[in-house]
Amino acid sequence: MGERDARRGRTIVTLEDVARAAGVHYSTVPRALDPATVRRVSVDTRKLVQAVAKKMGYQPDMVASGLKRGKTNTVAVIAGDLGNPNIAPVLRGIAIGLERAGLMSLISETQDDSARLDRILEHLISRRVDAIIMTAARLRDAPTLRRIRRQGIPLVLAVQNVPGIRLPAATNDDFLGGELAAKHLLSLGHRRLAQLRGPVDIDSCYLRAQGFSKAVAAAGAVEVELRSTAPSGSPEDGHLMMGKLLDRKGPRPTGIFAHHDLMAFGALTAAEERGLTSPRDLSIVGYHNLPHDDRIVPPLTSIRQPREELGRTAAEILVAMLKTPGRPPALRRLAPELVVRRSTGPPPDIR
Amino acid sequence: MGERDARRGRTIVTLEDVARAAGVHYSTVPRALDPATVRRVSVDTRKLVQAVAKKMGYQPDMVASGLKRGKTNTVAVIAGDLGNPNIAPVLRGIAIGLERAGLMSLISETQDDSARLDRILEHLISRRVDAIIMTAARLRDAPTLRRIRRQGIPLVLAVQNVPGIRLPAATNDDFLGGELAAKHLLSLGHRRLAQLRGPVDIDSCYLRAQGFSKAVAAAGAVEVELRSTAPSGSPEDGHLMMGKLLDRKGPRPTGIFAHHDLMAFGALTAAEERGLTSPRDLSIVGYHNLPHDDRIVPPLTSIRQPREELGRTAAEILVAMLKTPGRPPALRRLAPELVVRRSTGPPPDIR
DNA sequence: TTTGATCTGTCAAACGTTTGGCGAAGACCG
DNA sequence: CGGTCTTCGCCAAACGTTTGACAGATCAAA
Repeated sequence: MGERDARRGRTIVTLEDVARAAGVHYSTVPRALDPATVRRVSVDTRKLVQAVAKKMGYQPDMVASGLKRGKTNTVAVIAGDLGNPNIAPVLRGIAIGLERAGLMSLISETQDDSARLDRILEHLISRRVDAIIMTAARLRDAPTLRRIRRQGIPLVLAVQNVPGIRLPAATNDDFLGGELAAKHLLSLGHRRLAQLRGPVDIDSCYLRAQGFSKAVAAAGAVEVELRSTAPSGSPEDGHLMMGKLLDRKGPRPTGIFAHHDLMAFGALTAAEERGLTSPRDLSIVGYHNLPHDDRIVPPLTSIRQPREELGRTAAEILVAMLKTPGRPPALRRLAPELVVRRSTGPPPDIR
Repeated sequence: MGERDARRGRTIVTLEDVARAAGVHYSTVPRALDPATVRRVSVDTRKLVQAVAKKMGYQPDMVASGLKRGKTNTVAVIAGDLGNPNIAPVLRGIAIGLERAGLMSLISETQDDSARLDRILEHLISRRVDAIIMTAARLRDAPTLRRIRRQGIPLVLAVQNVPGIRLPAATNDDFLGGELAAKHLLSLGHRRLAQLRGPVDIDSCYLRAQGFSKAVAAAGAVEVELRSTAPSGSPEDGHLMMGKLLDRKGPRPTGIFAHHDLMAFGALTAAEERGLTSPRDLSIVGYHNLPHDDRIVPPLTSIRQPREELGRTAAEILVAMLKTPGRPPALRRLAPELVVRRSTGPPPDIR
């Protein structure tokens, strides 16, 4: 039982092995095993074949099947940086959503490197993945995304949308997120607000900024604008930007919205260095609700995205596309939530 | 140029398309493109074919190639939990190491669920991956690992070794790590030490404990033993265990070694709750050097593993196995390093 | 008993690539 | 100029699966 594959010394059981052992023609085997075509074969044969296949440990060769059927039941999931703690739950959600449809996710990491992204895509396409889910796409990736779509490969964005190019996407509602941050600070009584913006080539940050500014303006409060040069969203950025904000002349803002928790961490450090403590002297709201938010001092008020659900939603959109192609691209925005901790409070009294 | 694949509406260029366009036989094309066989074809033809292939955007179909050659140039990388911040650099190291050998890594996540692991493996084998790298294997996975090996699929462990089953592995030298922790505390003057052990079904934790205990005994110091019930390595575990340790009668230990930074975090909280502060009243050493170690109060002394190098090493072992099969399994232990921060210092004076 | 319908199982042709072997053509040598 | 050797393109047979077409058998109805 089982042929010895000379090339790699691996034990492989083929259709023919099973057929021979069961005493049927080899084309009967797949029909007996696939529930969709099982009606073509009599109950007796089916049971026999199934038993023999199981006993011999037959596993259909997806490579051969993929060649014949032109699909591999595999979906490529592309992540920018697996070290980002936000990404794991999203990947998990995607995996769960895909598994329900009998698809498997094949994860790869671009390390936020466009050249690597291109290499990976080439590899994946040549491996004939059925579709691609791209998490954390940057604006600059738009040409690449367009190219994929032109090749006719179903593509869904997760977490980050890329505007201008009409692609199906599952994202967090960042505009709402910005509003939530602003309204929370405003409701505490803050009247001078500012934001530490994230990378400009990320659509989410643009939307957060919009949502925040709009809510501030609607309340008739003041937003202190901060010119910044290409932030990357790191703690160092937050430190630098907060420093600039505090060192400028004029009354300082008391309510800060950082587009990323990591920036908020850096910002807190910058404030401490100037003898200011949170939440007494200033309140700060982060974004992403990182697992460590409640372990720092003070625990950080932040905004939580439904991460696993985002992944699941992206998978669902994709599965629907595969089932009925040619529908208009779905864009689903899931609502984030404010998580209040200790880094926000009423503003200091103005003397 | 390019056939329209009816099944999926995808533009696919085959060997035959290229051959037709270049006016050569279709079997000449792969020879002209593969550097290994390029000598079989004249310079002119080669250049022509290469130019045409490039212009038409020909990408060899790895599925067909895989079927014919019996290998897919793909290595499955299995991770337990992608949310674990330790794992990302390891995966990156693996990817880099594999890429050098022209292999691609296909990452999947078991979510620390044995049933899921089995399902994933079945899928991967049926997809004919060339080899498997398993990170974070548990002792309980031994039967599964044996089964894979029996099937003749090259298998390398990374990060976690599974003793008893002789498999190639790249791990951190945990015994040395335990020693480092002990020697650091001893050199500060601590004479009563204790450890908060990690999960018992992880070999690393066993080795850490051994290394620590041996160094403590060698120095003639006292190790306070702590019975604990199946810890998982979480902050809650650390909190609980530290609580037990501090609430017991008799002189309390002043130097603590937690097998995981997360446990150390919990342990610090437990100490604070009892009015003890670190490093004044007690010193604590963690393990893993998490990115947040220097953001907590006090910044945590910890032990750093060469994570990316671990991944690269695992990939190198695997590549060597694929090149020359049938060699005895390599086991490489990389040395960890002590990172001293603020959570360790001299013990309080004994009154 | 004949006719047609239905059910089972077999056959064979793909899917796109790889690769050993064959033979034609040209190069080189005596 | 004949013989030998090399070079280079072509041929065809796989790899393991899927699947439309078909043939033989069984059965019911007339």
